[in-house]
Amino acid sequence: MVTLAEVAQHAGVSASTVSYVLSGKRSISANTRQRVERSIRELGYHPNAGARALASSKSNIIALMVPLRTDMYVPVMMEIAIAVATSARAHGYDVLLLTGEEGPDAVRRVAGSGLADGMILMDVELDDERLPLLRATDQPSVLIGLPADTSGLTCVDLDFRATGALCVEHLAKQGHQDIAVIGEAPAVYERHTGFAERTLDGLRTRARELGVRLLHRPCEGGYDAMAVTLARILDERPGTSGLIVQNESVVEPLLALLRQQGRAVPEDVSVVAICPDQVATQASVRLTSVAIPAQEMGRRAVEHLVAKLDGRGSDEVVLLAPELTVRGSTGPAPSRS
Amino acid sequence: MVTLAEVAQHAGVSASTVSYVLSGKRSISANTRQRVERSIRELGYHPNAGARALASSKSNIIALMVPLRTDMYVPVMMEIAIAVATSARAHGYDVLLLTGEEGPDAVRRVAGSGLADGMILMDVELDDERLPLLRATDQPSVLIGLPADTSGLTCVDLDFRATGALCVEHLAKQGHQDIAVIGEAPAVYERHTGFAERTLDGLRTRARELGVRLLHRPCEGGYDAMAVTLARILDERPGTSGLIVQNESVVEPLLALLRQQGRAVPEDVSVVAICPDQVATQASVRLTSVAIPAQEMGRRAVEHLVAKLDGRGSDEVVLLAPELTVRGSTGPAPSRS
DNA sequence: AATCGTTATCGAAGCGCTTCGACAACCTAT
DNA sequence: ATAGGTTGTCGAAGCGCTTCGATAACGATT
Repeated sequence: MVTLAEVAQHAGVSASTVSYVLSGKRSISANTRQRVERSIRELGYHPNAGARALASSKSNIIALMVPLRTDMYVPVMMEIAIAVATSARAHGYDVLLLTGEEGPDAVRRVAGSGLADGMILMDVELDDERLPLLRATDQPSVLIGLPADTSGLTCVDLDFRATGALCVEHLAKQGHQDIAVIGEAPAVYERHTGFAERTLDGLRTRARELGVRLLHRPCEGGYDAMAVTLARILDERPGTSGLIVQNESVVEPLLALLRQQGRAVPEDVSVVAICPDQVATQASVRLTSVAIPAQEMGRRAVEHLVAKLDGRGSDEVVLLAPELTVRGSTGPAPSRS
Repeated sequence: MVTLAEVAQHAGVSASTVSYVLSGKRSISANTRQRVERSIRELGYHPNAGARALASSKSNIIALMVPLRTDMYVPVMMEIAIAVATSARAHGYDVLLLTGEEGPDAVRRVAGSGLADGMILMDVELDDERLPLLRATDQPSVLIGLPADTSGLTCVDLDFRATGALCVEHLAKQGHQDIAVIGEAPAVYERHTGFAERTLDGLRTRARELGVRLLHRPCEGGYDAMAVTLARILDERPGTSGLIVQNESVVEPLLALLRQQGRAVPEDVSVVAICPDQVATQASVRLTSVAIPAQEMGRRAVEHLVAKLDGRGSDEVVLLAPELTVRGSTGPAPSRS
């Protein structure tokens, strides 16, 4: 393994000079710089990460805590994770992957050992047990998701309240009076995951304001659960003409069921999905949808964290504005007979 | 930040003694050990990762390279990644998440900087450009997937050849004579991803041996692509009564299309899927399937890597035996009229 | 009583890097 | 010409840990 000292010797300069060439923290003559850079290339030098971390008390690593649970829509998680890894690299950081498994201890371990300079937490719950620790250790961090109390924290998330409102608005504008919401699995609500509750809040508030009737039903993933849920909805509110789906794993089953029952989309029923664009465009009907901007969320989280690590940036709640894309699954409400 | 020296002072021993308590590399009297452990607890000491890595030239980190591409089925990737992270922790390692983006350079960087002690590569292509480097740097590593030349490498993968054979066998045994394979997206084959080609090989070989006709068609994800592909298949081989699907994103569209065309599963058409169990059980028809053992693959990869890092273990190709679970989507071939 | 082997502990060196202060060498202004 | 500033380089200290002798204390062995 090539060391700084070897590079220095090869280039005929002192070790500190090489270090300054690398970091750019002091001015170096063009001549020297070139000699050093040449030696680095010729010897194939890579700074030793451990030594660097020890001397500078900076690891250049960002920890990313992903949930262990898989009742969430996994591709979104993955997309965020990859976006985080990619943007982190662009800022000179590597990413350490932590699973929720360790729970709050992971925060303690990472903060205590200097393994990472900061952390990004995904799938934050309203009353997340990791938050007190985060505040106590004042570990630089960014949350993806919104807890109940955001004081002293930086959070990035889609504005789910606005998302809910947007969906209702779109349907109401088309004349739909009876709207049903097919939500996440009951467990998601029971766990008080912020995004689900905020969506619901946005949906209900706007529905009340616009005077449309709204029925919300959680739904497990899979075809059978969807069949049961849909039957219940149509039983309870036969006049339902607008559906809002916030559970990706149920989108295709829903469309299949509607087709099977002879309900045409969008002639008889309009469907709005809250899901990644890929799901919306690949479904058997092009779905009008509000996208979940996974990449954007990952990128923004990294940017805010890096800003904090650089001493810039402050606590802040960043809510990304939802965008509704009209595709083929929504249209005017059928005239009541 | 608490240091070893502070713990030593607090416990009234030397720094090296504390170190030996931590590592267990020399015998320590019960009395001293307890005093030290108590001090560690009271002070909330966490060894500094950088210093440890520098002194011991071991980072206790495993690098995991995940593909950047997302034309593969993402949940499987995620499941493997999480399994890797979880088992790594169980062995005292953390996981560094690298995206394919950097390509071969990542191997050089990680090997050169001592950032990680070893690496796990996912989504290995038949002629992967990272392999020469891996061999050259003799970086301890494990591949998930099988390249063309496995000499000097440790690989873990599902035995896709056997998987293909198993699917054909199952259908042939039920009397199906004309079988069609709905494969991954064309890009996957063009990239010479090992698993796709090996599956195909297994399918074809066994089909020849059993004397059944086999038609293979790649298929992009999504409903429309599936519709086109299915139409072509039925046009070319109207007698097709068995379908084998190796592209998870097309499973539900396929079932919807069959339903729509009045072809009953499994009465008219039998369907075997190669997919995670979750997909098979959540589909609108319980699918007979060969599972992709994502967790198992991640776990085994870590175990082999850790064995290598401990100086045990050797180069080896581990092929996990496929298991076919019969559910409701396969049955006897309809009698030819 | 002298010797040997254990067992438990300590001190010091060193891992490869960053960073601070020092110091030449040079370039301005007076 | 001289004081004062820049600019470019070096040496040394030190980051927190591991690890290698060395040593002291103590039984067990002759």
